[in-house]
Amino acid sequence: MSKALIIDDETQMRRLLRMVLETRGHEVCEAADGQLGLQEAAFHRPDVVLLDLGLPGLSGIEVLKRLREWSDVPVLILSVRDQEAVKVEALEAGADDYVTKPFGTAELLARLNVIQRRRFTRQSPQITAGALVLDLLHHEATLEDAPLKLTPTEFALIKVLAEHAGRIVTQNQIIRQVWAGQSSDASEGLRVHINHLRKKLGETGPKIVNEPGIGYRLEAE
Amino acid sequence: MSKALIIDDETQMRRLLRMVLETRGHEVCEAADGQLGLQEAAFHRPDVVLLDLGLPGLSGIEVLKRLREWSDVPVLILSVRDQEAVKVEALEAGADDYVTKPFGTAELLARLNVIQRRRFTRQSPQITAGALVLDLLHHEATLEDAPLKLTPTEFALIKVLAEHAGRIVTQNQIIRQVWAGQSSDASEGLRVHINHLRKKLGETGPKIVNEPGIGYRLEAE
DNA sequence: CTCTTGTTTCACAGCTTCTTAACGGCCTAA
DNA sequence: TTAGGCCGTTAAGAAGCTGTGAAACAAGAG
Repeated sequence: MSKALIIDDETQMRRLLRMVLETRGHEVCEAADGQLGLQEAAFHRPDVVLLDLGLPGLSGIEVLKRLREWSDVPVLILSVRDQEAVKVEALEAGADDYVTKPFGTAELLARLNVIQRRRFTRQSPQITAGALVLDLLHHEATLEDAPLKLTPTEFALIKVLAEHAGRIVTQNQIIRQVWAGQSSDASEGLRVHINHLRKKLGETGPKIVNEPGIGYRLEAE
Repeated sequence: MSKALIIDDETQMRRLLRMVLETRGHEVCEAADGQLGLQEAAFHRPDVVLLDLGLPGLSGIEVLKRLREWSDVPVLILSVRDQEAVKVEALEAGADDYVTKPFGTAELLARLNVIQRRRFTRQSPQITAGALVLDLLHHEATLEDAPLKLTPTEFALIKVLAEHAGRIVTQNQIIRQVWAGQSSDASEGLRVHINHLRKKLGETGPKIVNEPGIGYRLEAE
């Protein structure tokens, strides 16, 4: 469940927002001024922040800037009226979007969807096979969220298998992709690397099953 | 007004993109292949580039690489589905983000916003990794609040590592960011600078760990 | 010019990873 | 049963990569 943080000094507005957000399935926490808001953000690590610009004490802009020093959490600005200058300032300071009070709940939800999805989809390319996740950009593998250390060859190998998870991959296909451009006869070494991989994947990971005479298949649940 | 450059061989796609971008207030120029795209980029100096990966002639990757030799303009990749490997290659070559065809205009605009704003506002003035603090504004580093003297190359290097603290950074990624635009083979010198950094970070600082055959990872507690 | 500072190159030891080879088990077909 | 193919496993040498020190090289300041 995702957490939302509301930073607004009006009790009524906080109540309204809380209602809307809880209906949407968010866990909600509130703060009545900027200082408290930053503390809450640091403590609760929300997945989205709704920030009123017209705060007593620390201004909304100031809160946003300080927040952005250490966090990339999506921030939706709530501004009172069409104050173009302030809105621009907020967007430049790293806000993700804004709504102008008064607003409809439909609009609010729509914008929340957009900014949250944006963050969500900005992940690096990944391949998933059961409990195993391959991060292709960072060359990292995790098994049940625990880092798994793979050598370059092993990574390339499991990548080919995971790309076609559930289907047979021919030995030739594997060799072509893992040992691309190399002339050595790798069909011998393939067995060894498969063996290493199976050991590292252990019981919890997806199973590499052999299809005699043809190739291998990665079996995820 | 910001200028956008579209590099795509499909007329229809160019037309769609132009419409979207002009609605957003961009000045738009187009190119139907990579060679033309590079010329347009050099001539018009766009503020954002939309680059199709599947180009005739010069591949999209190739275009990106050549572009990155002299320009830091934000590049959004347009790729068709199921080209994970190519996407990774593109991101490693310096692309800022990608969208997979077919895509919604909302998503496209969202990503454009992100990558364009990131150039200006994304960088926080400080990066911290354990006891190490990098002040990007003043180009100063402190270790346990004590000033740490770093050469420019060392600073750039630790910055790249610290920005992705805890994650692997490929040797290519490092070299591209630290020795941007230089042709010399820096893969030799990288080892030396890593060595220097490790000495300066000593026992108290974050550890730079090597992932053999892949790259390095900064380990903060 | 000389000195200083920073960068790159080189060589080599030590370590990790890859390849190769060997062997035994399982299955199938004769 | 026996022979032959294919696979899993292990071990050891080969190949490649990394850490380190020193020296050459480049650039700027005094």
